[in-house]
Amino acid sequence: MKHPPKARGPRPGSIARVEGLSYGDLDEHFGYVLRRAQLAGFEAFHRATERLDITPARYTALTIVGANPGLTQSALGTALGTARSGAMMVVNWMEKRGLVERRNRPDDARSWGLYLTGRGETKLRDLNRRVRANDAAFAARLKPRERQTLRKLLGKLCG
Amino acid sequence: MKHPPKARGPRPGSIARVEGLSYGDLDEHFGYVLRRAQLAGFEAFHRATERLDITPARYTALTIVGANPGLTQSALGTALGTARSGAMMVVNWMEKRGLVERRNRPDDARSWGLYLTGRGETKLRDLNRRVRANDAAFAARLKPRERQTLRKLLGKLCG
DNA sequence: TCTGATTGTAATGCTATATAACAATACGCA
DNA sequence: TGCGTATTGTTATATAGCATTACAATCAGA
Repeated sequence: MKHPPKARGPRPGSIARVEGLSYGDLDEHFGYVLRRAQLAGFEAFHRATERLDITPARYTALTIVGANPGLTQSALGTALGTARSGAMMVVNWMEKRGLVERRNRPDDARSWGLYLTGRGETKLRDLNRRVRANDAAFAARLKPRERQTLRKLLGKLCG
Repeated sequence: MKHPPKARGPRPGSIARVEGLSYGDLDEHFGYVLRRAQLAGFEAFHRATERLDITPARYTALTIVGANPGLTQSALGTALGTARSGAMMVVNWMEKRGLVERRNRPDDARSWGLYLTGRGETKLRDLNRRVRANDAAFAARLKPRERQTLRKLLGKLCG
């Protein structure tokens, strides 16, 4: 599958608006509004995990391995939407810190089975706590009911 | 201001979910859900502008210049959230295609004033049409009322 | 058994960005 | 007025996060 263009991370920008500048009808476009919100989300995540050397992708990887013990690196790659080489780098990172271990698979000698270590589970729980707390702060502008609605609509949007 | 980490484009992944895989409680986190939605938005934008050599950032730049005639490159940079050098490259790109022109400013010889050319305005109108049409397709899963709600909540989220 | 596909890995390349340095110009203050 | 400092556009360089390619080992199917 051909991937969409680039547009990597916090590229199109920080979120802060420039006062006294007109943004045309950018706010009418879903893509733009979603992008802004997502960047705010990245910054929130960054604040929540400061100095922990974690990234959204790493956090996602940790979660998915935790939820699917014995997962293959390739499978992790497709779950993350990256090539196998990318998955390998994340796994290397996690293994180096003792969060994940690669075990041989009895049925297929080509691939590893990925498992969270005890340390990895602890780490994941800690991260979850932080992210959850930060989500609350991040979405503080919304009433509980609105947050629920927002999550529901976003879920519906990308099927 | 220190920028958050990297996390360029389609990092945490394409959108397609892997069947039979558990995603833990990723869906509870705003950051993740927003990211997924935003990636879907990127893909939609990509489809809407296929073969036009446009990117979200370029489209945003074009819009902002159009909405703020005489804008400075630095101002455009901060509006886009990039460094001046980044703004320059976008402007170079736009100028090369005759969409934007740099005019001298009477009050400040250091900076240019950016203006859409006639061609630029036409281009922008065309892009707007495409993006708007595609937004409709993109958000087709939502009822009109829901789209409106979503846009409102997202706007509220990043204030 | 032979052919083709899949897996992890390593080496390399690419792209969009930041960063740093520079010259020209503007601004503030004595 | 003059001088130090800040800002602007520009260029060159660095960097991060990927993809791409190539490879050997292994598996699966005819």
